[in-house]
Amino acid sequence: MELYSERGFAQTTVAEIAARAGLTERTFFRHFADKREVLFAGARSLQELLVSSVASAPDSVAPIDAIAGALAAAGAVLQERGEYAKQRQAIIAANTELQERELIKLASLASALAEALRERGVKEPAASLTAEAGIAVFKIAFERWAAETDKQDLPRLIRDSLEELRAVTAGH
Amino acid sequence: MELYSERGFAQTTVAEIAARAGLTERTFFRHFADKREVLFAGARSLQELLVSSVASAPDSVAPIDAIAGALAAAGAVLQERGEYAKQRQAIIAANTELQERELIKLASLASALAEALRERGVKEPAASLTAEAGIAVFKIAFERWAAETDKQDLPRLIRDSLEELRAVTAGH
DNA sequence: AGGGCGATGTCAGTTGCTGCCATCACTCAC
DNA sequence: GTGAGTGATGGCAGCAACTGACATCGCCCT
Repeated sequence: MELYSERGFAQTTVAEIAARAGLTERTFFRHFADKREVLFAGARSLQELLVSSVASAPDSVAPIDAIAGALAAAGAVLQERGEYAKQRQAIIAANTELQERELIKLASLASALAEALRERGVKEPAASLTAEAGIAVFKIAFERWAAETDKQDLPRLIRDSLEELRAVTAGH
Repeated sequence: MELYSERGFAQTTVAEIAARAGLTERTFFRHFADKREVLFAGARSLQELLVSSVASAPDSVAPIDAIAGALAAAGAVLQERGEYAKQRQAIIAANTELQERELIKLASLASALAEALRERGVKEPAASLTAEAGIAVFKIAFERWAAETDKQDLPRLIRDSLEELRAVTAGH
């Protein structure tokens, strides 16, 4: 992260990263599948949080609200690491390859959420659509949160965005 | 496409592609930014179709329906090239890097659609949310269409998926 | 003491991609 | 028609991201 922030992702070489960490380039690739993956190491724990949050929601909660609750919980976690999350986002925003990686991580999250919904008995077109819609809401809320300098509440932004989506899909 | 289908994307070298095309490797990279971009050469024209479709919708049409109409039109075009579109999709589905590229192309489409909505006077959280929701609907409809062996109507699938999204966001 | 075992180092090799310069065909003004 | 541009291509050298194979080292366990 230091190197990526200082001179940019593309201008940072794996050899430099390894050197600063006191390791070999070869060792770097044993810990991270590729150069980008460094910034997404925490994705798995976030996914587990989301999935378990959906799974533990009461049966009475509608699918979309189970997703919204999980996303709000994840948002709260990200907000705690506010400084780090925003710096990370700035790095990603500055590089196309990193954006690609982030998008596929989000798609993977959507798949996991859809699977969690299926285990709640949600049928198939609905499960994927709900999950994808949730991720879309999260993306936009997170963008706004990361862009704003004043401290907005991320879970609140997420819930507001979902309301906006409801209004918008209803045909306005 | 021939080479990617025969031996897979990762196992195909740019030198091989260039050789089959009767060109030099160097020349290949003058036509395509990288090895993946070959499969996404048509993305620009699709984006233009979508944007102009949204722009030309009557003012009385709700934003979400303008998006849905554009997506259905794009779906009709893809359906004409059914054979090609499905083969292409199979190649992409078999390789992670290609999925990343596809996702960022879809994100770019969403941005363009959001911009088109803004020009119709839609305000900002709504424009992006509508566009992203539309892309989500399109993604899922297209997946189903490409997976099914029997001939389903893609524009129809898109509209049905939107209805499903409406039901699902409403809280069911 | 010795025998696994996991993490690391070393090295060579492939491949994607880029910069630089030369060549060649083609056009267009003069 | 001649020469100056212009655009597409080839050739070449080089960097950096990865990968595979093998050696080494520290550590635990018997």
